[in-house]
Amino acid sequence: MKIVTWNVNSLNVRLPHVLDWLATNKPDALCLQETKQEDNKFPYEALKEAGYNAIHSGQKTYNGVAIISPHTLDDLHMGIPNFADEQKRLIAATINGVRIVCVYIPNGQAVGSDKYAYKLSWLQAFTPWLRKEISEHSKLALLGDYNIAPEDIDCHDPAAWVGQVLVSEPERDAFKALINLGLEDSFRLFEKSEGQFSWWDYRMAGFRRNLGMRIDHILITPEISKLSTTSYIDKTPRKLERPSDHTPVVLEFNN
DNA sequence: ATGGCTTATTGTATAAGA
Repeated sequence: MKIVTWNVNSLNVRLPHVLDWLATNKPDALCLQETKQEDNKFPYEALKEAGYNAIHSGQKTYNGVAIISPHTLDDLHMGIPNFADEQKRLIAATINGVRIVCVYIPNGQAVGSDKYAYKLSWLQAFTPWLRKEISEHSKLALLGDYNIAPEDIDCHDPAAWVGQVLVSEPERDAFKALINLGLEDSFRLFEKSEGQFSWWDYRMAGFRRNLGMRIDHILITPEISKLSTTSYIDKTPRKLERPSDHTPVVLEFNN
């Protein structure tokens, strides 16, 4: 089974890239973030013609998450229960017995800002819900744009970023709290080196100079970990005309 | 030098991303 996370930064703009990527890579589950469109604009038809089912939870301008799969999507879930939130950041479904949870964790803007407080409170509410999901699904994968670089090697210049948003201690503690639910950072099961990033700023020729961050992740339960065969970041779409600033992160396992 | 680019908005400058 091949599962993928990709923040597309507007599906309206990026649909051609997504369709090309699907045709070439044939994933079993593709999780998207920042679709930036309401559900009635979501391209269900174009995906169906390409052989894919999809579920979407979106809104105008901001946020929006989707799961795309050639298989049946069961037991759909959207949003964090008992957490009042207008922002569309969580969607989940079961595919071939694997619980697929797709998240767009808040960016946080700047340490100390209202958006930063929202990010931490979102994670505070999300984590116990995920604990319950894990207790009900031994095969679970949490895919998405976490907006957290968990270790210094996941940042192109850790010295310059000390204490900043995406790497601050409370954010990394929240990431560790997810790990402490029994999850593993699947990419690091296979790739230990530095300089491995999933996002590069559009400015400053960030991609060409590899000034990036690894903030898109696939955390998995041990039941998936022991079946995993490879994980990699596919930089191909980042090299296209008008790319998203993020690029797909892939995990493959025997299921 | 705290910018640089890209997206969306009943736009023509602003907000947000990370």
